[in-house]
Amino acid sequence: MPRYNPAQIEPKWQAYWEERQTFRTPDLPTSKKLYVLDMFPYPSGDGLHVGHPEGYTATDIVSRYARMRGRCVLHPMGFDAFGLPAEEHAIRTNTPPRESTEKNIENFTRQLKMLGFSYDWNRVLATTDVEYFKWTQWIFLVLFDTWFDREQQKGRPIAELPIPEEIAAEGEAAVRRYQDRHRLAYQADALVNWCPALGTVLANEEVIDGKSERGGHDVVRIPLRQWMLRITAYADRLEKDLELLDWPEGVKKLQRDWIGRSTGAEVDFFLGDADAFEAWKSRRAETGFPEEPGEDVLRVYTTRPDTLFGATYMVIAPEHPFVPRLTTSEQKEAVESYCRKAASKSDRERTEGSKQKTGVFTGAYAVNPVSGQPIPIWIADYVLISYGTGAIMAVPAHDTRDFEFAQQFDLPIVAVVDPGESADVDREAVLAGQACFVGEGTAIHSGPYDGLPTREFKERITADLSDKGLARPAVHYKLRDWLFSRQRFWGEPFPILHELDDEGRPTGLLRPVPESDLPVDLPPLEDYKPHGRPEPPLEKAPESWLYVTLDGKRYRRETNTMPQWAGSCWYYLRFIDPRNDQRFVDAEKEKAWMPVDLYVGGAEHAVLHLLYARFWHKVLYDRGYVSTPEPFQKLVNQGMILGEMEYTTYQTGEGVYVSAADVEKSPEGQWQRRSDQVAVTPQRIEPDQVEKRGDRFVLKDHPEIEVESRAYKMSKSRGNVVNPDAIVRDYGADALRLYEMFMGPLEATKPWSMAGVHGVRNFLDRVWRLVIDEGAETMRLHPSFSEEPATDEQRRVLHKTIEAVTRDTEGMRFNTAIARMMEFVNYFTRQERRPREALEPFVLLLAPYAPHLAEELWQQLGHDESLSYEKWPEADPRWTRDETVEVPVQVLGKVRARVSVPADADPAALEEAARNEPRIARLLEGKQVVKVITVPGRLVNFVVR
RNA sequence: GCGAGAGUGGCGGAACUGGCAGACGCGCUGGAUUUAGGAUCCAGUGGCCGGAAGGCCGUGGGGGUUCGAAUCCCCCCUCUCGCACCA
Repeated sequence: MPRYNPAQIEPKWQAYWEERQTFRTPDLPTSKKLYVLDMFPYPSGDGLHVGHPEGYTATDIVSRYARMRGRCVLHPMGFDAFGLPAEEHAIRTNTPPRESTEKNIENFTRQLKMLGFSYDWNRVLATTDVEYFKWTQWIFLVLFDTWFDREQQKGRPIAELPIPEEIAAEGEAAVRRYQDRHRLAYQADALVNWCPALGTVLANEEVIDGKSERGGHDVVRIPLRQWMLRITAYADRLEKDLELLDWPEGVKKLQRDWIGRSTGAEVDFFLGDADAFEAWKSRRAETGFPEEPGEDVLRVYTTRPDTLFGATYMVIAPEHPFVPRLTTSEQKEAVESYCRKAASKSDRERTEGSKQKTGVFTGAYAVNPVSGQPIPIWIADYVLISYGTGAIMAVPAHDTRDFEFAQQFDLPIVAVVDPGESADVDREAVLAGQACFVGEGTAIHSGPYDGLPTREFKERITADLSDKGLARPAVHYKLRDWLFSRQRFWGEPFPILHELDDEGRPTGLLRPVPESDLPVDLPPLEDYKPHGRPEPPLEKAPESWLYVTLDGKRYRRETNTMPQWAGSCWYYLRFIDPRNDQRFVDAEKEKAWMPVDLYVGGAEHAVLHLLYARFWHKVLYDRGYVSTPEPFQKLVNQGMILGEMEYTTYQTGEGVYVSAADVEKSPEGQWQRRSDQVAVTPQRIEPDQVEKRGDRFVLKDHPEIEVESRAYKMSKSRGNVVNPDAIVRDYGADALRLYEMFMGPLEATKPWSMAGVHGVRNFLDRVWRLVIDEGAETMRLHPSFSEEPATDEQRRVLHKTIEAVTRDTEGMRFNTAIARMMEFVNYFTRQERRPREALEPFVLLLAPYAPHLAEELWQQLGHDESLSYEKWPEADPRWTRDETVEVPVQVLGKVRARVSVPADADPAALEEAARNEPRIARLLEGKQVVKVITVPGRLVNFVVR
């Protein structure tokens, strides 16, 4: 009984591909290249999730299709294997994280191979491979060796950094410190997010609402010496070059917003007596606007220099260095208490009561440079130390935040922009200082600038104040420098040495580990437990690792490690030349394969991973190590796969049903009845207890009770996780692949459905029976199989299928491509004669989607080579066009009949045929035909009166 | 609050450039076959009225443009995902 048995044929073909190295890619492309890349997975202990094979199947189809079209395809896979879970496991079990990591990689590899992806497994790599992170460290040293030349907008070797004379005069140590301050990789005392529970510092991006993204633990802010990467230097190019990319607009916009470029002006406000103001001004007129603000001014950044005349007070961040100096003795206590509170508050708490602004007066005043008026300086946490200059001029009439603050503390509000008459602005209230207007308008109360429109005003005043040395045009970014060190064990060690003096104390001077000494491997540790202090676990490393002597000098190794992002910043380059021990990638191979033509992965990496990788790539580009300005030409985000659809009812403690529409979440996160806040419990019910009434679902037994119906994200806690191993066991890998592609568009979020898996498995069974005689004792072709030529009708079906499947595969519309193949099978299953001429091309069309089944059928059809490099079938236009078409005939836009006409019938013939159709003739009788619309091959429409 | 995306049968989803709404799959109904099957094959399946022929309604809601709108424009509603005082 030769039934379709994926459990048998799938391992068979996987072994075949592996033994014959079917998907081994040459070092250099032998025909037009195509680089198809998946976002490589983190090998967690849970194994593959059904979300992984979604993107992986899509790229596999593209790769297999491209090979059959004669392209030379690079399609690799690897593992992003550094990271917290492995380290936490190490701490729990006191085993080296490498052990569990390697076990997980093995499991992932098994699962990936079981799905039949056509990766070149010779190129597999893990970011934790010592031979891999050797080059991650090497790239770090490139960053360390690079400074950013603003004039050329380009990263250059640190040796080319011009040294100011006064620095050079101070000697070599001063020069080295000066260079260190300009490197793309530099150290800084940063206010960091220290997470005591995880025992590490987290990047801003890893802190969500004041809690750690992983685990949801509390995070506090403490200052600590950190490695930073100067990604802000590249902000402009990272933004501009998005234009070059074939990426979803949404992702580009996310990146643009993240970079957050804004233009405006930096303005200095004089700190001192109003009498000294004029003297200061004339000094400034001579010296111009200084690079660094002195102690006698408060420098602010504003995007609305046109509202300077309306600046009635100033605000500085609680962390601003001027706080102690500006605070008067009367205000000292209040200020100190306020700043203490602000420091202890997480970002979450700061933003929580965002309606309620808090702040405290310093007691000091600054002089408004345009009006000469003294205005008070306040401290408030709505001003962030990390953006702009950490200080603002407050214009309450034209900035919502300033307006709220001014109302809270009764500060003057002076309107300086007349919004004009408009339906949605209360002009009177704005002019009276009772409402806030943030739009553009016409200047008022602005001295010589009165009457200017906002835009012109901005330019004029910026230029005027620049001439007087009071301001300068400025560009700022929301993007911050990248906090690049972690206080963890399981990451790449920094290849950096700290120089020690004779007493063994650090001198503050740095030295990169010589390239010949790379890699710096991780030392073995006695235990992996965090010691609860913010210092890294590598502090516990053996002295033999920790201390190094080079050229007679003693050094201590850097003990921070790199964040997980590091390894994924350049893996796409290493895949091109994974075993090279001389270079991170061979230049010729890099040039031949880059850029990545198609990159598919989850939308969760839309900003960080992609931005970081682009940044590294640009540095490598500037330094001449790679040939393209951007790494990933085309990007596609696969949508999330949700769990199976769930129906939920809510009941009170007494068992009374509550309609889903009447249920809300309490502030504490509990479900409750909206009307009286009585607690209710959600309960999942079976679909057969539910029916549809109108546009909602209700309980069959209680139709007045509305049921909630939706699909949830898969999670262990909800228990709706689908395991790919189980699907492959029960339905086969081809069924899993096909189902994930058939669910809907690749980019869409879609719910899982076991019934749907069953459906595609059914299709694969039908494909099998189309070719194979299932009823026979031994394996043989179906009795309907024929060597005779196909009929004209069969050819039309075949060639239309080829045309549609080709078009849809090209456009990555895999769901509709599969639908077309199903139609083919439905048609040919009904055929008494199934000619080879039709079956063979069909098997080739199916091959990228269900490669195991296709290979098996191909073999049964008498071929002894894999079909992986067979020529993709071509649609013959003679058979894709019908000779006659059925065209709908409308009267007043409603379809009333259909007529069969030659496909190339001209409008007159079409109209003629339509008028002759008996039903239409009857409808037109006695009516006046005002107009006839004919679209050849599509329709006829009579407009009658 | 701001931004992006999406609302089409019982369900997942199709529909080229404005031109037959519901391809394909699931489910359901009926039939054939079978010792039996949750297997296979065939047919039907948006709603309402009707015996039928046929008619009317129908792509979240309301308006508009057009001979013709799921598709274009305006207003509103709902859901999902981002962002969260960035001066």
